[in-house]
Amino acid sequence: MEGCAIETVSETRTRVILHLDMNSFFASVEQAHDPSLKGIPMAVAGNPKERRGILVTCSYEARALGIYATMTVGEAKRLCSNLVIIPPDHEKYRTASMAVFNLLRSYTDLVEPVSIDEAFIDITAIGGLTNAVTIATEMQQRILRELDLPCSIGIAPNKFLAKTASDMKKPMGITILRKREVKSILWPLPVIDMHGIGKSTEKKMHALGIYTIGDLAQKDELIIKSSLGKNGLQLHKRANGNDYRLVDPEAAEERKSIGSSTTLPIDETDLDECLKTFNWLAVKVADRLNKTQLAGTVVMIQIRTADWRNQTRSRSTLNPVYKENDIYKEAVGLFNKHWDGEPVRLLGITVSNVVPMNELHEQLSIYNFEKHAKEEEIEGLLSELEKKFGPGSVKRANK
DNA sequence: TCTGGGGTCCTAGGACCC
DNA sequence: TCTGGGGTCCTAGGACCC
Repeated sequence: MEGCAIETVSETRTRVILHLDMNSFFASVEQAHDPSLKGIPMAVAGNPKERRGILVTCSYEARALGIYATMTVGEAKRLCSNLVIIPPDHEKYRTASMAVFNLLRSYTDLVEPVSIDEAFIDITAIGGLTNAVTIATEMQQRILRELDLPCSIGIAPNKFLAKTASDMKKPMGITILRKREVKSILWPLPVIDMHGIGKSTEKKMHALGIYTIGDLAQKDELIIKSSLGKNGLQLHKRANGNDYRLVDPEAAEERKSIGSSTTLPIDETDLDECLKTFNWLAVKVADRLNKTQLAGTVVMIQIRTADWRNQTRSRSTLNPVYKENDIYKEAVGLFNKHWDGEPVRLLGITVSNVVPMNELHEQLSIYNFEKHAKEEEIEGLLSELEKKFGPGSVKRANK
């Protein structure tokens, strides 16, 4: 969200923002690690036999043949029978990503990673507009030389325009987008080309008679607000080239949730198979919570049915959870309560509302200790009663 | 185009409290 | 008393992005 205080502060001065976007990142990292993959059609993709057969990304040589990300492996192979498929290795990509961000930080601290392969950099203080192209070119060349990875860079007075600019020339592009060019360059484009507008918003905009970015920019704000809410107003501002968000190096630091999901080999109706899946999903999530030293107070499951409907069910827990067993129990509890036996395509577990473990460890252990002691005490009383009145005489409430 | 897996943010209704 | 209004938390779903 764009806080008002932030907007007024940044409005007082024109900034120079870069947006750096790595080109077909996963594929490029694979090519950097194995030069024999260079210059050929190749793609990073899951295993088609496990129903995960879509391309995550592909090389420019593959794109030249009409192949693109999200295409199924089967279809891609039909277009190019000798397409080389590499399974994804996220650890490798994270390492490469960190190397890129570290290189950027050698220029300034004002580096904000947006995703694994994207960052904003505020270079106002280290060169401004006059040196922007020189700085961007040097960054791009160094990333290519030192890390063997291609990228595109956009240069603009704000984040939205920088992001738009970096998209305009790929691979290895450097594009400047000035505010005064918004009318001539952005306005003729269809609204769907705007970052933040997808199929659904496009449809709503068409209903309002908005087809181009220019239409959006010139539309009455009240009409936009009534149909598209807060989000619509923000898009309206950006269509006019206005965006006062600051580059915030800490923005991506705090993760809100950690989750894992998987598409099952077949549309599943067997409870045991679902439980088995939840078990290893819980193991995966617990493992990642442990690695990042996080714990969360909301456990959410996702059920995607065979007809592609998505359901989520969640529950807040008394204490932050991070152990495999606790996560599994919550997830299965939710599943048992809500699953009606419909064939299941995908299952997922997400733990959210996460906080660093060291921030809660003491109160957590004291809290748990007290809760545990209380439960022990109650259980003790109940089993005494049971002894007195015989087995089955005491009914315990479901938790 | 028969469609993976990781996320974030926003909205909206209901419960509950003051 | 049959009737207010504000605030916050919880849950579910949707839109979007990489």
